[in-house]
Amino acid sequence: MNSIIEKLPNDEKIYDLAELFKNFGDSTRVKILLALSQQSLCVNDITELIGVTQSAISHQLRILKQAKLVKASKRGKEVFYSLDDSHVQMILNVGLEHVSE
Amino acid sequence: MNSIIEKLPNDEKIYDLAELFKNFGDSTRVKILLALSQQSLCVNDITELIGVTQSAISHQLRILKQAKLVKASKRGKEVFYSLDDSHVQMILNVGLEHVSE
DNA sequence: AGAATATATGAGCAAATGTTCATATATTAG
DNA sequence: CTAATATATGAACATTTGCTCATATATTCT
Repeated sequence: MNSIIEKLPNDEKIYDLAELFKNFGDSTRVKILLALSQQSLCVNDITELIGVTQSAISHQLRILKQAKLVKASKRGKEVFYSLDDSHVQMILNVGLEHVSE
Repeated sequence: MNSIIEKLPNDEKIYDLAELFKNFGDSTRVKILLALSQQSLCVNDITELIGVTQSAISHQLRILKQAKLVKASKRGKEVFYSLDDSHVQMILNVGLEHVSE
């Protein structure tokens, strides 16, 4: 029993881990990430692709950006978003494997 | 743009994917899963390990069981839980890699 | 059978979440 | 400078979530 505790990551890391997965725990955000895993897109493209308000997309993009899962770069009036980390793709893939059964 | 839509998983799969990750998006559940990734444990063990009510643990275990992430087996009055799927471990590992930076 | 132990479940509640609406802030075009 | 376009942000709201408390349901022991 105590040996289990010793092998567990510390509380902060566990909290971070949960926070990380929380980002993948919403359809809208997953859809955004899956789309960006194909190519970078501006907010408007994403909005049309997903079918909720542009406002909703911006809110979700902010969350994903704060989590360092996506990054933004401005070109003129448009802001292009892309995945910020190779782990994102890996996490999506492992998850997709699981649900494809 | 349309080529992106074609390559996206269908809505049901995306929904399932988000539902899957939702299970990993809570500290209590992640802690349970990390503990079970070391060895199977009965409810009481898990309760002591984690430090919330036994009731809370049971509630979370039910969620994890419904999601087929853990399975239960009864021995006497105790119920032992263990991971139900090798993907669980993989998902935890990829996540841990990400937060360990 | 009755007490003790282990687990599950339902109700109630506070906190967190995701969305829309309205509006603010760039940036470019005329 | 003004209008138009693209994105961001804040407030408000309904829904979902995770917890505790109280209690129900096994199972074992005497």
